[in-house]
Amino acid sequence: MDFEHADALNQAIRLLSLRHRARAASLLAPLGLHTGQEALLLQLDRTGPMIQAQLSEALGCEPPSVTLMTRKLEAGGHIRRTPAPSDKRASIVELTDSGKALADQVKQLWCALAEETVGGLPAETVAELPGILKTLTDNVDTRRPTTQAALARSSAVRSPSKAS
Amino acid sequence: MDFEHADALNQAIRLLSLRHRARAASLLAPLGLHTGQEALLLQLDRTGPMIQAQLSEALGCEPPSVTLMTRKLEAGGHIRRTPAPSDKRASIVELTDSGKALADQVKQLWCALAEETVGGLPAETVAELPGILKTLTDNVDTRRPTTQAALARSSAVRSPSKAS
DNA sequence: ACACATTGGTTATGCACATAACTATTATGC
DNA sequence: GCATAATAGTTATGTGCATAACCAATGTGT
Repeated sequence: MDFEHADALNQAIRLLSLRHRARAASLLAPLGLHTGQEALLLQLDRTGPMIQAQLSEALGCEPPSVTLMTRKLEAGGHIRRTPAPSDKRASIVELTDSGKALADQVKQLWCALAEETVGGLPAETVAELPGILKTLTDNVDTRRPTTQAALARSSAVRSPSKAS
Repeated sequence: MDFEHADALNQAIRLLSLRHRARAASLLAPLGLHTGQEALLLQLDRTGPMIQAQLSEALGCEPPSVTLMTRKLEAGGHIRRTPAPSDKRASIVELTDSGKALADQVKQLWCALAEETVGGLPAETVAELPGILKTLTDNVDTRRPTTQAALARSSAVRSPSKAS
């Protein structure tokens, strides 16, 4: 791939990151949330109580980041951290009632943001977009085991003619 | 759009941002660069000397960010800042020889990263990816005038005009 | 039983990003 | 001319993210 195309792609990803994050920030600010915190709330809403190590894995960020984010959300009264009875090292993180209510509000915003984001794109493209983005993510993911495994068990990607 | 799809999309964008940035960081680290700095070097390489306000616009980040990044790159000897003769407020930023050499190395990495990123995707998808990502970006861009332009060229992949 | 690696979590520190408040210069009103 | 707005840049501060170093609890070998 020549530099022109490579640059166009890398720059497009970089700018999308910046702008999508900025837009999310402006939507979340009225709720008193910063970007990243919404992901934690939504994760707990999806799966119920988790320990921080699981959150770190699910959110795709490192344990120290989870420590700080949970601390702030706890200070805001949106989550609760209780020591795990079976493992004294771990602390169980769960949503408070306030956190659940907040998560519901975030869900609303999230739908609006998604619609705004894909505005003007054909439905067909919108449908395959999450799968494409996931492929890109797995391709550059240094946290997960290998890229091949991800492709193999990914139901959203429909191009199995790849086995280099 | 229901929450399931919205969440899949927003989360995909969030994770792509994190992983692509992390991968870029691991590639740039050997050069002594942090992510974001490479964008500044490439921009100067593309367009020649610029003042910081222009860099801020081109990079899509705010003036204070440019101040800090230029300061660090200047400390590293990769760029030079000279006061503009015509406007005593502005300072002209340009690549040093060291910076030019570094930009060339970044270009190599950038090609490798782009290829790695789109691995396993059909060429057709790869071709229209930059255009799609740009549309997404424009849709959520709060810096630029409006999102009307994005709607107009909904299916357009190539964007010859810089839309400045 | 006990040394040792592994795991869960925190603290310290650094970077890119943001906004808000500020200075210094330039442009524009009258 | 001179007051005022607009612009270029910096400083202060706060956030999410990262890595490195560290502590405490749990597992595992022999």
